[in-house]
Amino acid sequence: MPRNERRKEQRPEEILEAALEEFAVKGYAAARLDDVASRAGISKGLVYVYFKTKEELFKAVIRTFIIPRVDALIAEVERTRRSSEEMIRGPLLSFMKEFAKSRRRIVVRLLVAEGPKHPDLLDFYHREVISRGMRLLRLILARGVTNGEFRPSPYQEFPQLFVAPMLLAMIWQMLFARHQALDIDRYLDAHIAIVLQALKSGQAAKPDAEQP
Amino acid sequence: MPRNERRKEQRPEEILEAALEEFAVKGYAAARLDDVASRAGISKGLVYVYFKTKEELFKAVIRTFIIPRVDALIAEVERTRRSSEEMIRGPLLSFMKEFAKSRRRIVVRLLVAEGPKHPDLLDFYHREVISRGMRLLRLILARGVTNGEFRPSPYQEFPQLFVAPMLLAMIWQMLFARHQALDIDRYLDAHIAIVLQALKSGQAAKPDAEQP
Amino acid sequence: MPRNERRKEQRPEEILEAALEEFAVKGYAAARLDDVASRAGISKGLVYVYFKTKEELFKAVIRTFIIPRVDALIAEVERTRRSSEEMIRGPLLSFMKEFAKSRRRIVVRLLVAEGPKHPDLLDFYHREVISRGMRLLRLILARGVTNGEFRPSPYQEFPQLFVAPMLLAMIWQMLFARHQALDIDRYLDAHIAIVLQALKSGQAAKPDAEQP
Amino acid sequence: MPRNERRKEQRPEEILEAALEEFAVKGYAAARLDDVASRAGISKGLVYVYFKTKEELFKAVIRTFIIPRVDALIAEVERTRRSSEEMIRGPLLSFMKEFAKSRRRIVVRLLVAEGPKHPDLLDFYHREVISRGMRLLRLILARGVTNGEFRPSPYQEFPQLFVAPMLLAMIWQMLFARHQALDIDRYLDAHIAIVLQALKSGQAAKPDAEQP
DNA sequence: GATGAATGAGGATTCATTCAT
DNA sequence: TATGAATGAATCCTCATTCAT
Repeated sequence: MPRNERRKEQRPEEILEAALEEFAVKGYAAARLDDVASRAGISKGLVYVYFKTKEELFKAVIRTFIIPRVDALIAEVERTRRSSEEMIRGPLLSFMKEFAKSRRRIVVRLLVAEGPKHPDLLDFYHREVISRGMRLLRLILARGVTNGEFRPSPYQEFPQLFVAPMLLAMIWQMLFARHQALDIDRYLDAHIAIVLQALKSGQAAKPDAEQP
Repeated sequence: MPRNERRKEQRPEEILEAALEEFAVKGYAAARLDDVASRAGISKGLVYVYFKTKEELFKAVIRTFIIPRVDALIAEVERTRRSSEEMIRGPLLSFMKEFAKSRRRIVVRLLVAEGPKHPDLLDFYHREVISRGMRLLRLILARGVTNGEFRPSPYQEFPQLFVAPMLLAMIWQMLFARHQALDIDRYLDAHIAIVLQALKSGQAAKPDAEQP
Repeated sequence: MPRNERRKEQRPEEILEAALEEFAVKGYAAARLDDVASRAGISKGLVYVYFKTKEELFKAVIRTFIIPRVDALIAEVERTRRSSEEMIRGPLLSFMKEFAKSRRRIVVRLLVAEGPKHPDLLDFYHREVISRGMRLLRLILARGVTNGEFRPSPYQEFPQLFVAPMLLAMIWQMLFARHQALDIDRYLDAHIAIVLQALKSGQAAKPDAEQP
Repeated sequence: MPRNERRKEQRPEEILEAALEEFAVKGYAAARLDDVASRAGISKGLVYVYFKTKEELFKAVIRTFIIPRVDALIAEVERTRRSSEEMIRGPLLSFMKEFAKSRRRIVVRLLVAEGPKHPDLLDFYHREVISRGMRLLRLILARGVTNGEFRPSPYQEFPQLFVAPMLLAMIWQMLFARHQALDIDRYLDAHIAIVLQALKSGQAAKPDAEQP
């Protein structure tokens, strides 16, 4: 395989990496393709060989960096045979910690910023990440209930409550790390402790119920 | 007071309203001052009489819409003499519900999107909103502990856990309402139920401790 | 005469003064009527009561500040009965020294800068200043020859040679005073000495003639 | 070398030529980059590839057109071995005639008009043109004195007297050619005749001295 | 006479995109 | 495949001018 061919295969990846950095720093509109190109060590024209427009490139960035990690999480959860609590304390917590600290969290910021102008991106993201993630969470919780590990809880109806602290952590670090850094590991540990307590005592599931 | 004078006083407000809408729909970079002006029913040039640059206008938007509501919340909490639980179930929950559904939640999206390019905005927002909000939360929690209402909990160290679901709800509605609307009232009720259970049982405070 | 009326009469003058300063500092295009107005201590709108457009104001500036001084010079020369040499050593040299150092020299810069875009200004200036000045010079020189004071000289055909050093001095001071100030008095004294020598020896009149 | 490359090298020159014409006709502020571009036969955007801003372009114009001619003059004077009088009657007079009639005289007008707003341009011009020109003149005059060709004269202290007529001629032609054209050749011949007479008789050097 | 709010034409500048080489 | 010169649409911003008060 000649060198050119090899480059040809690596190019898109290199460009996406460069684009991620540029979009991260400047935002979609302010990022310049010229800068993406220099960062990737190529000429502006070559970007257009691989991505038809700036918008396409942006969408590719959004699509590329999260999916594999979500796939891996799902695969891991499906592969292993452990109690639901172990799933939560293990792969899920790790995923949340890792994602909240990873460079890829930028994608979340970009999505928040630009999503409303790119409905197809939102469709894609909801389909490929959000609903699959929620399905996974519901599955684990439901299994936990079936197992007798957990009681029914609002987390089943609102899995968003489970991930909200991760979302906040990401945004916090991107905006306010400078003012007041968040110790993400301890923060998420605390969150998971609360979650598990709620799942196991189960009383929280009935907001209107009397507290004994 | 001649009509002109009266207008002069109302203009900034009207322009800020129009700008909020435009920034909300298009984002900072893609919003056109021309459109802000038409939306406000004035000419392009007049915007510049009140706001020196597009950036100034943007910053004013960010500064204007949240502060009064936070002030009101703090005032309300300080004014009333109720138990900490009542504070949480009352003013705090109302605030969260209202903010998550309000048009002003757009400001959060704008801040996430553009914050990193405007450090002074982040400084301002952290100073005027974030740290005041966190102080308020810590105060209520600490009082609750002093009262004997609550046990010590991770919420004292990480008040972010308290507001994370509100943040997620806002973002969710702005991005995915179309795909799967979130029933914010029930969702936040469920959150608060979990929080209060954790505050009252107190066990969640020790993530590493054995659960009996 | 009520105060308003008095103001009415002084306004144009005050505005012209302010405009001269602004045009001097910024040039025609970059001078802002707003600044002219504030400098004159009035509102922008009022400028338009006295001067129909910015261009009219500019032309009025050009017309206003030089003419009276030229008139005075001519009157002085015509009034007094002195030898031509005394005229030159006296009123003419004084005029050149004074003008070269005066604030009004700015008008020359403005004329050089903007003249070509305002042909009527050039017509006016040529008619009212240039040709009258040249006529005056030629008169003095011719009288000197008639008197026997002077021999015929190129200054009669080219009175520009007489004033060129004044022009250079003005421009020099406006551009290069900071780098290397010119001692205008001594410089013009030297010039006049050369002129008078040439006028009196007269040989310079014939550039092609042998120098004895 | 592909056609594009060749263009790349010629472009700046072509743009500068076009800009000189536009600035000459309109002045700095009123010249439109769009017109510069059309005049150069290119698109507006391309001007910005070669010159960062309008101001940079302007400065480049000022810097470009005079220096080479001054360099050539200095080189010529230094190269040739002739008497000082021959220098003056030859290269210097030619330079003055040529410059006063050349299209490049526009640069002087632009400098007078815009100089005060661009101090770095004035620095540049003073350094590269004015002081080098004055040094050259002083050198020639001093040599002439050393040779016994000339007597000491005010031209040594004030070389400006030597060039003033050229400056006037340029400005005259740019402003008043239409009203009354100046025969520059004869005018400068006459000037040089006066200068040489003064240099050779030397009496003019002492303005205060008795005239015999 | 005097103010200053309001207008909108005009022009500098940027940058995604194209295409000849 | 790869380059980078060239284009021109898009938009911020300025400021002369108008006019209701």
